[in-house]
Amino acid sequence: MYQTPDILAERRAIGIPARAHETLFIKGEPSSCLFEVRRGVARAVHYSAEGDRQVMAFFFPGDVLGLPLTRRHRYSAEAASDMIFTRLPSRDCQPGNSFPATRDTTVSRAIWQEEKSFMTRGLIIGRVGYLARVAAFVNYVAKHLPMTDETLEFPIPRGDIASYLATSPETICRTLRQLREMQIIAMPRLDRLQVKDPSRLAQIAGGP
Amino acid sequence: MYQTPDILAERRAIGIPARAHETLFIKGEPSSCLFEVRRGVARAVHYSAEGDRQVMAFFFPGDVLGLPLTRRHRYSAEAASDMIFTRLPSRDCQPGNSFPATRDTTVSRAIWQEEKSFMTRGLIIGRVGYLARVAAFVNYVAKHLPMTDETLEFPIPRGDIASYLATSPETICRTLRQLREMQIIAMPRLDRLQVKDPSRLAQIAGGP
DNA sequence: CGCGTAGTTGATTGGATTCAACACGTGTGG
DNA sequence: CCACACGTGTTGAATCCAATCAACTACGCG
Repeated sequence: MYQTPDILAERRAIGIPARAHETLFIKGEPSSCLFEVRRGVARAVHYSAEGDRQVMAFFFPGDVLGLPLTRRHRYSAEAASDMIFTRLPSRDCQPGNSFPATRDTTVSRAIWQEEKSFMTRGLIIGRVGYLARVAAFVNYVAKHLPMTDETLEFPIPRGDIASYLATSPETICRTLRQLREMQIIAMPRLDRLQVKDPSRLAQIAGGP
Repeated sequence: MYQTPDILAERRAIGIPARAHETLFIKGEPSSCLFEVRRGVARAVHYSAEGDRQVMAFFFPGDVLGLPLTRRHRYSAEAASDMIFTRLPSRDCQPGNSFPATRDTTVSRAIWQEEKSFMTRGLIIGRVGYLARVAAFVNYVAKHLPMTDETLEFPIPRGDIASYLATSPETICRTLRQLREMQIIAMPRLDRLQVKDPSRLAQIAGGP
């Protein structure tokens, strides 16, 4: 539907809503604008020829995705939960960012953030044992999720976690239960998370 | 030892040799120059607090690593095999590369290449079953390794492959043998690789 | 020739996958 | 308001696959 520029500007300010499962952009599309997550969680996904799906990364409030390093998007992005995001025209990348200015400018930090999101997945599934993987995952997302009343908003479906960690939803469920029984985390609701014992969590997670 | 500028210039032209295991740069160091692989294979590694090591990515001839998106290196890099590389001062990034010129310039392609190397690991270990993972790995490296006499140079130690694929060296060995027995690959020597049946290899690898 | 490292192979054990059934919440229609 | 279906999440039980430990081989180097 048609939107006047004024409404677009307002939406950019207040944010555009998206329902879970909604597509933000598709791999191969010309990348005309960036996306910044305001609320909720977005996911980068990869579809194989056989239709298998892999969740490659999650993006949290404050993260930027869809950076135009190439003319076309290099992965597809969808809303993992209900979310609010903003679009930024690509040219907003430009102001005052000549390259080796690439050091610590906003844009280079956004690029680095995006790259780090993908690196992190490798580091997390690189661990042995699913307790360690899930612990590392919880430890990771806990640092990026918004908190309300001592509790983290944790709107990521189990299936997405499973795909991200290269396991089955059953294993995710069991392992989360295990962490609950160990009193390391608590989940007052399906989409709420409390880290009770950060140091033990980090210890089980092992790595960095 | 001290090097005159002339020798440095020459080395940049002809390439600097490094033995397997040699460190190229260390995570946290100020990143003063980039590295371009000429021959051999480099690896990005991550060391955890407990001393566990993970190979996060491989870099092949033509790849550039150590891009200065931040002031300091974001991972450590080592020679996975004997190799030849060149150093490029960071300011070589500069010429004519203002940012959204980031689209398809040499530098942005290098950044994208580096990011892709890390994404690829996630996609490969995201598969289920070690036959699929190893097949995907072989399929991946085969596209990047130099060929001599119909045969690919494959100088990557088994331990590195194991760490990259989040498995044990034993499993790598067994799975490679399996691929050999299926007539999909051949390995005339430990460090040589022939892909006999690319289509079946891709089929077993599953995804893209 | 002995030593050390990297690679290979075998046998056992443990842990993850799989399949099936069940629980729960939501939305729809009677 | 209840009945029902559907999607998502959870639990249980059997199977199978990969990790582990150990022994053995191959190779390079002093």
